[in-house]
Amino acid sequence: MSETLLQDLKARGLVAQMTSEEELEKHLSEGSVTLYCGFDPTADSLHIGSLVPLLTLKRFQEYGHKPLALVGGATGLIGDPSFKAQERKLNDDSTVAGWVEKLKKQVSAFISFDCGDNSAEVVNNLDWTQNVNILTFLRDIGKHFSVNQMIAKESVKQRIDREGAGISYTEFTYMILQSYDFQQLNASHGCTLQIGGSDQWGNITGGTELTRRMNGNQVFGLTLPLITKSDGTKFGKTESGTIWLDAAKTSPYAFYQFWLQTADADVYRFLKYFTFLSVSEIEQIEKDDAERQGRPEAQRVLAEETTRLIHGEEGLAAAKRITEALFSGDTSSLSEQDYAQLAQDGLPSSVLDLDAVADSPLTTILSEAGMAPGGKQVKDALQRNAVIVNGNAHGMDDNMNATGVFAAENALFGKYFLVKLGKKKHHLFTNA
RNA sequence: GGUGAGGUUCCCGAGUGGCCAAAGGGAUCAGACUGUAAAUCUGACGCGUAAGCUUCGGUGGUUCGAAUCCACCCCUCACCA
Repeated sequence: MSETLLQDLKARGLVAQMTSEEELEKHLSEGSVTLYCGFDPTADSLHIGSLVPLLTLKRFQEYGHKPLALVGGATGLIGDPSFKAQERKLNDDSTVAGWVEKLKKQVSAFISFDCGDNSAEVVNNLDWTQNVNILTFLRDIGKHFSVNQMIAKESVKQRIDREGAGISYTEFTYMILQSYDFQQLNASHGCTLQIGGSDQWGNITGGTELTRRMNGNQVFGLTLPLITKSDGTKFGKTESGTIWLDAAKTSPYAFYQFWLQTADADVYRFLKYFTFLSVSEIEQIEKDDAERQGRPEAQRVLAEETTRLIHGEEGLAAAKRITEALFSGDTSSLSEQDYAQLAQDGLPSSVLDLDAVADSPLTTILSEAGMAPGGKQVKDALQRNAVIVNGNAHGMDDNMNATGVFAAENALFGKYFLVKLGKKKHHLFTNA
């Protein structure tokens, strides 16, 4: 590769801030660097908000550097106050410990543990913090921090300056804990670089300073940009909630659909952030899309690349199979086996016991199946004839007619009902 | 410990005795238009097919009637000590 890693990252727009660019560039060129990025357990799975840092670790590894994925068994117990408007509730330690185990597995999927000298490692900061004595902490670590500097950090400013906000000592200490992580990893693993989201800048620089003071070593920090959408809404959320990396929480199909629905204004930027396609390849795609009128290819490429990264070839194949079937408009081409496969591939599905629900209105049946959060929305769709069962549109008239709608003679292959609510929500009912 | 400000439906935020299931904005959902896009327009947005039912930190109370008044409690925040 003629281009350096930093040049590539910058071309992708993946660098928000870094400590002394020239020195970091030089440091990275001098051989394999050990770097780390922390992931705090705040839920039982990572979501796509963590994707950029994870992929960046992988990018570093591809350039021969050694990534450490740090799972915040300790910091997760405290809660990062950075740019958070208010104090957060503490999670109890057994919960956090359970999440730590899940996150370990997830982060492991991205980086290689079997590539020689720069094989990745997963570390847990609970290992080096849980037995630190409070007096040791205050005298050996705390002494290096100036409260004046800490309160001046942009990341906690709004909590300190703003009326109606506040910050507990617990959360205020978070920065010290994270700084300590960097110092410890520098001592134990020779780690010299920390990466993280741009909200982590304050915590990262805290770590570089602590390492310099305690270990006498110069270490570096680099932050990644916050992913924004052109329409100003929050990235990574949809009507059905957060997009998780765990296939059990967000199916490969739903994941694929999420990316497919990326706005034009964002898609080329996202290709640079979330795929390993080279910048020039991405520019070519953009050019081709511009020349060809109509639907751009970029969304499809983005969805394929990301789904493959997270869920593998199989997950991608499943996602595409469902997408083909549902959006081609031609479900008649599907065989009986195809229907059985759809449910397995992650198309939302459920078993319908017509005897049990014969008296229920469709609003109840469909909302309980998870097609809509409440009956009201099903009702709204019914009033607009936007509920399609095996190709037949239904309106309010059929609301109390579950028996007729789901009559055995209408079932495909004697047992399948493919229900479509609106343009994008599909659900497969199987006759009991 | 003292003083002050607060806790409203997913979020922000109006509402200070009946006209309040509760303004407005955001987010979200559906329809039209489209490219499973954006923008725009329309409708929905506590629960319920409906009749109706349950909400405004909690518990009691005043009242024909309370998100609104009173008492106590819980929680958050700010300032002071």
